[in-house]
Amino acid sequence: MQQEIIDWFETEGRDLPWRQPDFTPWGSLVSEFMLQQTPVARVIPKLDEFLTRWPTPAALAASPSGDAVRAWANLGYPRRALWLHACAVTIVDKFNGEVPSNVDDLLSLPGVGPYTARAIAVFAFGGHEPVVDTNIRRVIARHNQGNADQGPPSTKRDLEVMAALLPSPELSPAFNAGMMELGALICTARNPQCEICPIARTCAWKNASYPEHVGPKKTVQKKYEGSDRQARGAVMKILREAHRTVTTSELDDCWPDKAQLGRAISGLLNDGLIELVADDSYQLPA
DNA sequence: AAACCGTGGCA
DNA sequence: TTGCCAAGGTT
Repeated sequence: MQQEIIDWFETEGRDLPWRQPDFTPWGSLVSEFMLQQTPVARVIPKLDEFLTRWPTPAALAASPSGDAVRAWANLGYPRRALWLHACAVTIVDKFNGEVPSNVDDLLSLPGVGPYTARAIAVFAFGGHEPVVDTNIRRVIARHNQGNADQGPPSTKRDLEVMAALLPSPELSPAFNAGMMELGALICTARNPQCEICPIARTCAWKNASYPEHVGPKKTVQKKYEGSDRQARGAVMKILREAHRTVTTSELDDCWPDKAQLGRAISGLLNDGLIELVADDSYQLPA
C-alpha cells in the first residue's frame, strides 16, 4: 500500500502553495492553522495575504493580535488567529524566532494539537511521525478496517494505527501527504472515486462490497442558524469591519435576541477576542 | 468524553 | 431547504 500511495501522490498530488520547495516552516504553521476545519479553496487567497503582510513570526509578533483577527476575516473560528499570534510571540521569545521542529516543542504552542504538531514536524522539517487528520482516518477506516466511515476520533489509537503503516523515514513525508491527498481527492466522504483509486485492489471496504458503517458514529454538529456561535460571528463581523471602537448600542442592532447577544459578548471578552475600552464600547484586542 | 467554537459550499 | 462536511483544538 505505501508505495502505491507515494507513487500516486507524486503524479496526482496538487501543487498547493504549502508544497512549494521554498515554502518556510512559518508558512507551514500559518497554513496548518488556517486549514483547521476550513476548506483548502478558502484558505489559499487568505494565506497569501497573511504571509505577504507577516512573512516571519517576528513580523506578526510585532503587530497587535487584533490585526491578526481582522486579517483572519471570515475564515471562521477566530480564536485560531489569536492563538497563531500567541504562537508568534512564543516563537520569538522562546525559540529565537524560528519555528521549532520537534513534536514536543510544537505541542507547547497554543492552538497546536496532535495533528498540527506532527504535520509541521513532517511536512516542514521532513520528520518521521504519524500524521492523523480526518482524511487519513477515513482512508484507514475503509482500506484497512473495512468500515464505511472513520467514526469519532481517538488520538492515541489513531496515532498508533498510522505509526504502524509508516514506511522508512525518508518516505514518511510523501506517504503522510499522499494519504491525506487520497482522502481529499479520491476516498472522499461522499461519492468516493474507487474506479481511479490507487489502492482499490487491497481495499477491505470495497472488497466487502461497501457494507454500512459499523460502530460509533461521529457526533453531529449542532445547528448553526440561530446558535450562540452565529451570534458571536455577528459581533466579530461588526468589530472587524469597524476599524474603531463600537458601542453596546451599535452591537444591539446585529442580533435580535438580547440575552444571546449578552452571552456572545461576555464569551468573546472571556476568550480575549474583544476588549472593553470604556464602560460601554469594545474593540479588537490591541 | 462530548460539547463548544465560524463560515460557506454542495447535494 | 436542510444536513453534511471541511488538513482540529480546547475544556
